[in-house]
Amino acid sequence: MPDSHRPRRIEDLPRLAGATVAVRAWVTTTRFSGKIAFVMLRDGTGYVQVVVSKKDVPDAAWQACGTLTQETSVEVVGAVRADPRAPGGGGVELQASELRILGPSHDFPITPKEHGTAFLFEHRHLWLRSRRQVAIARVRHEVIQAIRDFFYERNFVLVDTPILTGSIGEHAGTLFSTEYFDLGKAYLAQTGQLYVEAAAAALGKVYCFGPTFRAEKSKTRRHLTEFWMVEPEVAWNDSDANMTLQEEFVASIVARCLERRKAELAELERDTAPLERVTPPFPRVSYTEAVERLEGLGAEMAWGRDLGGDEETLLAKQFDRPVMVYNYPRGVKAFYMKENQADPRTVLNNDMLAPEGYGEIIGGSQREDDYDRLLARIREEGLPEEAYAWYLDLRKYGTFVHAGFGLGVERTVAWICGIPHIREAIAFPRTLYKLWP
RNA sequence: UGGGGUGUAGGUCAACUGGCAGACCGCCCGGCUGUUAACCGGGAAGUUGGUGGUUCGAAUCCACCCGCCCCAGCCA
Repeated sequence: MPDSHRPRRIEDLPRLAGATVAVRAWVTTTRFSGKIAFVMLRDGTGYVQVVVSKKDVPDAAWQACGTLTQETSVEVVGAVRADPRAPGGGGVELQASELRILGPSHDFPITPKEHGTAFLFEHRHLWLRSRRQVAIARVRHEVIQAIRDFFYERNFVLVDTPILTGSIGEHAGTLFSTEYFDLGKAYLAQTGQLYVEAAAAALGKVYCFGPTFRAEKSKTRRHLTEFWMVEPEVAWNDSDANMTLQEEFVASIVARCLERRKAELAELERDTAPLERVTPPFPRVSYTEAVERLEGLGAEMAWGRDLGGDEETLLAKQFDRPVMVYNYPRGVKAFYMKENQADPRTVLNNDMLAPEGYGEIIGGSQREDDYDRLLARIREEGLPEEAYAWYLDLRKYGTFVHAGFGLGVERTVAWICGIPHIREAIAFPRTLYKLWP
């Protein structure tokens, strides 16, 4: 095969105008007009229209062209030509000189018209090929790369925490379990936080990033049973420094997507104006202030109760960028959060609420670093003391002020993309009723 | 774990008070040398989620079962 016929990616075609190239790709749509055919191709890197004129191609190629259906895979050889009539991006199209079917495709289930979400998720493995899903996947990829770059540039060390574990993060009722040889039950991790605290004493600034599992029977647009979470943990950071890290972190992720995924956000018809405003500092509201504000807005509040979804949305609507709510009542938060010396009814934690009704994307806190107080909290919650022996050790051998948080990747992607349901933010979502494909 | 919905052609949906199973899109065949959700002509396509019941007659009414969706709670 001559060099000019080396297969090219569609994304490279705009700068190859005038050249003759080969492209391997999938057919999305075809239109015929007698002796001329228009075939739209996609290869994951972009879209290009192929123009096939009967007089310009061998008979076999013209006949093959007549049998093209949605998602047929083909190899096309043709001249790259700039043409104002070319649809899609790039401004170029291919004038075919040869066309060959590589893999036929009959009755592709997902047609260019309307479908319900149930049907689409039954065919998730094929739905991934659609323009919209490709755009979401690329934004997700950018979010993840932005996360890794943010921590790399700040000299954080990535520490991978175990997915199978014998100890327990928060509430035993929400864990998936499996048999683990002769050692009894193992649990799928629902957080890497406890481990990353140990690593912070070794490395100073660390984070873990992996899948996490919650056996909650949640059925909302904001929940998955398996999702990805990034959890930084920093030695010597207090709750205040923790919040500053969070706002810089989230702002950098959003800025990165705006800078490098404009085309994808446009494909998703995302209004980017609200995203442009996501710059530090973010508003910070104490839980107690939040309760007062919500009462002023007509909500029925009682100090000591957690904020519900509606209340979070109502509160988030008061601001034009993510808002951080800090120092919640002790009773509604986890045992490892540090008691607030200034008001012992509360703990030194915070949530970050995304704008536009997307809700909680971050939960974080300063950790209890006092051995006796942590032990008392473990007992108070009725947790198995022996399972937390190693965790208590961290307070026994040179205890240290430290804080960290967890950011939900799918919630963040859903917010940045402006998609209504979190399950589109991951290739193969796992929910209460969806274990396949 | 509660509350509310929904299930009819491959898809999205219609079908009056219980009275012949329909439309559009897609698909298949034919036509058209610049289509952009193309257009024009023709065609195929159904155990109305399942089981039982009421009735002369059930997509429609009743009971049970199954699948799915939305909301709340839990949280990222």
